[in-house]
Amino acid sequence: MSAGKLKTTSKPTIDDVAALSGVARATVSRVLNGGPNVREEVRQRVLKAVDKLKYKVNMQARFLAGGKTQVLGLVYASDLDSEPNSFYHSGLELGALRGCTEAGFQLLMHTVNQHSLGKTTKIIELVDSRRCDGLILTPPFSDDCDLLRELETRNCPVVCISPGLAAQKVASGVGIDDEVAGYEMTRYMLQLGHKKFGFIKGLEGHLSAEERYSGFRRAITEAGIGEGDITVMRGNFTFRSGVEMTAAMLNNGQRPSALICANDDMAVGALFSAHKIGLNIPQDLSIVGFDDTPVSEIIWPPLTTVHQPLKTIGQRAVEMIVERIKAGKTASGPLPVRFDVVAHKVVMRESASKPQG
Amino acid sequence: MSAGKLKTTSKPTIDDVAALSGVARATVSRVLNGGPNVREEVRQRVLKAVDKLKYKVNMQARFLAGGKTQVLGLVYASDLDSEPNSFYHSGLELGALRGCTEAGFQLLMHTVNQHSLGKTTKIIELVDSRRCDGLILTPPFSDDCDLLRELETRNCPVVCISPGLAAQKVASGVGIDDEVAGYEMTRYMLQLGHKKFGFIKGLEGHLSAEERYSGFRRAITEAGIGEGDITVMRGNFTFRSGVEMTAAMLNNGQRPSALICANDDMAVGALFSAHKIGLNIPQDLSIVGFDDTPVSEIIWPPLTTVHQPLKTIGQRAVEMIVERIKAGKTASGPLPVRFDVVAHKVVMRESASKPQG
DNA sequence: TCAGGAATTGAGAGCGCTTCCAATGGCGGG
DNA sequence: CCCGCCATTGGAAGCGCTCTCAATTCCTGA
Repeated sequence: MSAGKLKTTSKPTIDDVAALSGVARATVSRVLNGGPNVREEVRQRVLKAVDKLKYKVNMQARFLAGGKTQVLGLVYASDLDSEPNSFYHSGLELGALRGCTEAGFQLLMHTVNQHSLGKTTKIIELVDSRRCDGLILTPPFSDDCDLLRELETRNCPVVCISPGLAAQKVASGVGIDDEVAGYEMTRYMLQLGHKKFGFIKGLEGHLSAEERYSGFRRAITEAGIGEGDITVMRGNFTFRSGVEMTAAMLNNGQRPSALICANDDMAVGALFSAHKIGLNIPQDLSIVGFDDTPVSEIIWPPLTTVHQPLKTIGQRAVEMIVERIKAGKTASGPLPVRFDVVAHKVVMRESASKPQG
Repeated sequence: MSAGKLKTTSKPTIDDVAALSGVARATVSRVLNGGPNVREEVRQRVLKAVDKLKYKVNMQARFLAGGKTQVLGLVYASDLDSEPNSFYHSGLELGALRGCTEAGFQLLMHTVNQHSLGKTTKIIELVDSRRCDGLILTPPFSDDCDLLRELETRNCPVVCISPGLAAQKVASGVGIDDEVAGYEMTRYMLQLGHKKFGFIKGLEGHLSAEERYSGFRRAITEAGIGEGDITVMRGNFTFRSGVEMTAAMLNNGQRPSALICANDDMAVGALFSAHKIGLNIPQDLSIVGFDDTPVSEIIWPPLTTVHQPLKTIGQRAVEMIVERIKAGKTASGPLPVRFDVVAHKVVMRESASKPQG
């Protein structure tokens, strides 16, 4: 030890490694970062010192010096009191986590009460205070064009999960083609022979989910089904709203033979409600949803739904954002905005069948 | 601007604020951190400059200097391929997030493939590389005493979620009293009049879940039920294993009138399996679980189960760890190991009733 | 009016790492 | 044998903030 510093228990620093291996700090840094121009013999010497000291780079310091964090923020809405849409977020999160692991990034979770006043402020602070290099936004934040533009100003790479059409023009995103998904699901029900439909929409403002409804309308119109044969209600994506809207719809005199819900949670609620009043599913009523959350598979009867590959979407989002972060550091300006469509699939299970009679 | 530095587009630093308000950097720091001994007039002047410059503290730098990160790591196991136990983790995460928001911390998610070789290495690297100030461990990591001791060496505050008895001695934790929960649930079934039991255990090594089984045994023994009247199988907490174990158990000649599963996912699987072979639940078979995940409420029939307040547990874990982090910074040595028990509750729904006849 | 102590404020030394730039040493060509 | 060039290596300036310590100012009471 040349530098007569008395080391006690604190963690070894790069200087300790430099001292032990008899080179300058800069050389150790080069070895650590795979830099060029280091003699093999020296490299080995440094590596041995690293090993001996059990030295670990202090990311905190590395990033301060390098101006980055290697952290990605994943933002989702929650009131912190209501139940979250767990499957949806878990799926995305798991995918994002996988992507992060592969790219050497860390994932910082951030929930924002979507009804609070300063909701976007908190998000912006996250990037202003240099806590992450990029942001993944989930609905409904992925539809907030103002927020998106604000983030762009700070040139913070952003990728939106299932943004609506408007947001797709402002920032990059990933998701399925919800309009087509809605269309295909409806076509399927039409083919089964259904003529009277119910549709439970999701929370207003979640644009991508509204697209599902647009697809439904397109198929309905094409099939020449009259306005009198469809009943539309609005829920808020929760199980409870599915229960309530369905109860209301079924008490409403002429009942549909097919009920399409904008997500699985509401479809499960519909199932529950139908069970309560003694309906047999699917004989008396076909019920279908969207998302293919794990519950849809374990519920009885298993739910016919549109599979949305959440994990893939989450992972893809990370890949896109990492790409953007890298591009941002090279001279070649920022990458163009783009939207990646991943494949969805109508999954036929047992909650839908031909209408009775 | 006294310091004739030519500022272009880059973000303002504390020195810019200092210059603009005509005080020293240290004073700005004091104002920012609510330090004492700053004249009100000066404080206002600094605040105005902060506002004018839209200055935001660079956490990166603050933490390098302060030796902390204000980040908590939440570690959970996953193979990244298999479905996660979403409800369980989402609940904990949501609670932890709430706790973090209140305490001014951020939550870093970290999954570790529990079958990989270096599983604990990755966790230790997280703290060695100074990415977080403390760790929240979920099962099965919360039972890994070696890991716990390793972490203690680095004096990294840790709080375990539902650790087993052995781990409770090594590190602090939060959870329900699983043994009592198992006992109470079994007592309830006993009171309903059941005499023949089935029990599906969870993954081996998840000690807290094994405790549920211990409680079951205690109640069974007390009631004088013979060994011949109970059938025990081992699942792995998944829906699928619930389906399979139940199928095996019901095909096995004499069937129990009550089936207790170590978690809800398996209980839902049991429900599914029973439905498949045409059993009426609960008339033909009572099925109960543990956890009270959201599915248990929306499944048909609603599941009788033990409610475990996951969000509370997650939040409590954060509070405990923050307390420990603070204690670590004051002179008064580390806090003693302790285990916080939160209340559970048997939730009676419709999947359990008196045995038929 | 002046000493003594408390309240303020400023200077500057790091935190641990990256990175620019200059210094060193070895080698082929003239 | 000397010059110039390239591969290496070292020195030192930050990154933006916290915090200790000394300097300065402001009030007291005597």
